[in-house]
Amino acid sequence: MQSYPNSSWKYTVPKLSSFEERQADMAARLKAAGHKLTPQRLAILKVLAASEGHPSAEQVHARLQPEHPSMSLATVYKTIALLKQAGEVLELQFSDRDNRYDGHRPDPHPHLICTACGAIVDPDLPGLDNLAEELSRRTGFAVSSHRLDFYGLCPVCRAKQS
Amino acid sequence: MQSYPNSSWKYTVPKLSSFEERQADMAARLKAAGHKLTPQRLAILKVLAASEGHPSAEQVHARLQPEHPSMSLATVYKTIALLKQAGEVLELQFSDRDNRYDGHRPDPHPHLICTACGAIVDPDLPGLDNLAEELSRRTGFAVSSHRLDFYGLCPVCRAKQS
DNA sequence: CTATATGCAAATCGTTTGCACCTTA
DNA sequence: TAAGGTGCAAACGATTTGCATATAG
Repeated sequence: MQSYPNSSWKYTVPKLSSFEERQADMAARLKAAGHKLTPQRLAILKVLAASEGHPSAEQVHARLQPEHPSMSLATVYKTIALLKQAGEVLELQFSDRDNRYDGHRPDPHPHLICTACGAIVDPDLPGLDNLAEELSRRTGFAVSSHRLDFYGLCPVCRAKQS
Repeated sequence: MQSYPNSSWKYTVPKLSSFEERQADMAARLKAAGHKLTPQRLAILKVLAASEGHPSAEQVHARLQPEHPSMSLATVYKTIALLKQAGEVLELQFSDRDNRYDGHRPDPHPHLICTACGAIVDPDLPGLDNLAEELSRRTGFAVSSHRLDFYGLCPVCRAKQS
């Protein structure tokens, strides 16, 4: 459960594994794929497992500065690349700003994106996978994933505007 | 109407204005916004009005080489920027490849994207705007647009794989 | 004529890569 | 100790920008 300041809006995320469980899962997956578990990687996994605010690579890096002052941004990108290969992180690509990452829910799911402040949240909106199946049947495409973003002003930025 | 080679798949796009009408609309919009209608711009509008294959800026440029050998890629980007401002072109952003543009249907609508060859088509899939409205009501976001992409292998690339 | 557009080349910026030095297992 | 990881700096590539010249209205 999570809520916006200055707003009565609340939304729930489906009951999923805890952050700790997610981090452990991701670590196990990397190890299984033959990768080493360094302190840097574990720290990056921890941030991505929480994915609070759907951070960019730079935000992950910034968040770890206190604990790991010498960690380089390249290491963050390299770790994210491994996780992408393993299907353990969802990447939201943008061409006009940093990509954003969700390691807590790596399966495709809808996002609400504030066009003013860049906030990204997970709304509760079930029943989309059916759409993908239907499309596969109708079009001959072998649909394997999807992306659904809604763009608009979040309650906070809405208030600021008026 | 349009179809893939080596495939019985067909899809239809909603009945819309013809390419010529779209081009004229876009030109009128630019003029109304105080911009000049140069031969380069008109040529770019023509390609975007058709939007066959949802071209990238580079593809638009390449397609116009024969007629306008001296046209620069920067001019294509600048014209697209004007059209984006005017809401006359839909931009599909990607961070790992060129952005793609649709000037024929500038309103948000679903896309089917082949992860192998990059083909982009418009499937017929009505009833999504309701979703956006519902989300607005539920979340407090002022949802103004959306993006829905389905990723998979198109029939042609599917055949090549097996 | 004058504001605006074009074309070129340089700048931007997120991301990736090469490589010498470290670390995990 | 060997395979793989880290950090740095340079390279990349799509897009944007500055500016001198050209052109639409």
